[in-house]
Amino acid sequence: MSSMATTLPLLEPTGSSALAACCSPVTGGVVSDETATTLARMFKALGDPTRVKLLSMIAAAEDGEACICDMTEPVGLSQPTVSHHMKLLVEAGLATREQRGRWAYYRVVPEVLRSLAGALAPTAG
Amino acid sequence: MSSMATTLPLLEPTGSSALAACCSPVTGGVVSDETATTLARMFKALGDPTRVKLLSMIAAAEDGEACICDMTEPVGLSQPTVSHHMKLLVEAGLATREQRGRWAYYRVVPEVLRSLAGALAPTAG
DNA sequence: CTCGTCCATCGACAGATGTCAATGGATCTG
DNA sequence: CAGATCCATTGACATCTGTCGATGGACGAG
Repeated sequence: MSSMATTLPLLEPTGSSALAACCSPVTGGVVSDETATTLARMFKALGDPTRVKLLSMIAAAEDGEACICDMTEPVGLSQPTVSHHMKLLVEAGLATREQRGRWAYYRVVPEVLRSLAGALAPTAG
Repeated sequence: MSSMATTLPLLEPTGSSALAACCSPVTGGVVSDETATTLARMFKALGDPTRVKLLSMIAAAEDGEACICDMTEPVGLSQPTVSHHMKLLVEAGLATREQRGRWAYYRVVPEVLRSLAGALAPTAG
């Protein structure tokens, strides 16, 4: 119970699952196994260049959304592969999927990105 | 060249390599291939529960440092495995290693963590 | 109804990853 | 010097991961 960690407090899932901790940066002890697993799952989703690029493309898109057909060509990969990457991002909670007509529109989830950022740096500034 | 991305600007390696971009959050277009690769490499290092825990343990330690022998028991893995994980964290630039006598002391690199956080959220709050 | 478009799933496969036991190099202690 | 401790590297192995081509479902246009 020293007092204060130098950095990287990492968020604490105050409630139960997921990252409901956008505001309770624990500031102290070692992260729990459950939290480590949750964080790792999300970071792993970001651990591929293609997915980083996909996410940034969506965020930079006109209305903050994009369909698969808009992304295959820019990343230079097959449609199934892009679908696969997007599925991982959605499962990790970093993006959402909405089917509209023939198209599937994907969006980023800013709150989750912020929580993740908060887990890396106390106030990030 | 719309104007401004809704979120997730992701940092831009202003200079050449690594993340020298703690202050130029691009705010605009899609991240470059190089940047995506750089970011992904670091996120990938965080994409394992054990490494997240190791990092948080080091950050929470007395003097902000820890040796392998302090970490093997808490994470419940063999010494070679912990060494392996720490090597990955160091290679990713998230931690540093310093040999003192028989012990190897590891520390986190706050600036890198902050840059990474900044890549996820503009001002993180 | 029929055709074309958008997309997810399946099956396959090479390569990366996490883990361990065994080994050996450094470095303190006696 | 001899023994013990801390740690990295090696070799091995099962599993996960990224990628593709092929397939089929859902939807819109004619």
